[in-house]
Amino acid sequence: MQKLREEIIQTALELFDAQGFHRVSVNQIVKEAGTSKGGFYHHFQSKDELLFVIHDTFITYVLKEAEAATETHQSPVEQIQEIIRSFVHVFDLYQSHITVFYQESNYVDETFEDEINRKRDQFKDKVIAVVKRGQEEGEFRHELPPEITGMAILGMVNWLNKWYRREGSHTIEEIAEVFTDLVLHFLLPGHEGVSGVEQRPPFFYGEK
Amino acid sequence: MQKLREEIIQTALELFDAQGFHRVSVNQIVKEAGTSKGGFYHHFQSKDELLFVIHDTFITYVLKEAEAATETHQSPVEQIQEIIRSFVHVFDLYQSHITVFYQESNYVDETFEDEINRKRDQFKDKVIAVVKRGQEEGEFRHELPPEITGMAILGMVNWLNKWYRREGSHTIEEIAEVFTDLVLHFLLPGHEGVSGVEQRPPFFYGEK
DNA sequence: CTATACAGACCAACCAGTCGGTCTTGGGAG
DNA sequence: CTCCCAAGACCGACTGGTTGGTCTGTATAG
Repeated sequence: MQKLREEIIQTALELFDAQGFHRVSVNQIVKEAGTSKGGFYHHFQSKDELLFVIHDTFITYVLKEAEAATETHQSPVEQIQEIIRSFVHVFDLYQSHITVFYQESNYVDETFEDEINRKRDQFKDKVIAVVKRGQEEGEFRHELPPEITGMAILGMVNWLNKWYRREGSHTIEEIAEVFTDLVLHFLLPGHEGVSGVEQRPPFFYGEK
Repeated sequence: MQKLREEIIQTALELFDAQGFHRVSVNQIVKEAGTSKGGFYHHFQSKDELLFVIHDTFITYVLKEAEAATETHQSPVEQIQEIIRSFVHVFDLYQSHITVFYQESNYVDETFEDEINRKRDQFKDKVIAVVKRGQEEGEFRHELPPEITGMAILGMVNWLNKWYRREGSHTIEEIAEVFTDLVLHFLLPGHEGVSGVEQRPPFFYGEK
């Protein structure tokens, strides 16, 4: 029976979301979930494993979405649009997971750390790869360093977890629209004028 | 004498940075700092107050920098450039403060919460205000919602705390350059072509 | 009948904070 | 310049409470 397991995860999610992992005790969780210490430790090795499971469900989902986005779309422009769109929407779907994920990721036990980091890096690399490919195919501005640009995109979206609230004055769709607009504005060359000749000489960041 | 107080803060900073606030005990701090419980509680009301002090030093500095930036520069373009530049550099100067700030901000005691949030909001509002003013003066694209745009900028920079390392392959100056470039690219209108007539009809996000 | 699912009393470890006491310092009286 | 003493600086053994986790035992399903 996996029913209690799910119940525990849901309860823990709500409690962690509201009070933070460290302020919630196992006793609190089992009481709220209507079970006991025995029930808890029958399904989880430790409180740390529970934290890991929460992290893993979330990051696995995000990664799968990103993979789907790059498979169903061909051009880098469409791919980055779709990645941002689906990623932004995650912040509406997985509110509690997100809070816990961003708040407590540094406290994930060493035992599980690697798996989480692996998936997180895969996601990061995917974004950077799309930027790179866009540059190679001549669609994106070639003078941008892909890593910094990729991390800028990730930061922009990731930061949502600090300010986006479902009851807030901006819908998730609106935010997704603006974000893709912003990103495409700095990725696509837009200053070449009519002649096709660049108004500024090619410029590479970090030149000495 | 404030020497021990400073010593405690520095030691705590290093320990919190490496292990996280919740994994470091007061005993560890005082042992490492070469003092005692008595010494600690002579200078701080509680472990929570120490966390507050760390937060406050950092956010106060950032806020002061942003205020200086808007005072010494006139045009919104220069202001946003300077805010980003100085803010990005903070991530090089205050590494440990930053880690602790972003990792543990949710655990700051209620007593001190308000003060931190007040300053954090002031900073946020300052960025949004610059965007708004830039739009009013006709320099920035008027179809962007200032809040979302401002938060995008903040997220981009704030996310640095997750990936920027002094030993990394990008210098802080390079990152600052790229970030200001990205931001100006999505803030400034760049698609009007030569005639001055917009190629796309004006478009407002969130239109029903 | 047996293996899985769950119950809950129990424990050892730890931790933030206290408190009575000692040391140091600096300034005023002689 | 010296003595004194008070107040601030610091010490460290101690405590009350909490926490994650264990263990023995029971119920239930197949």
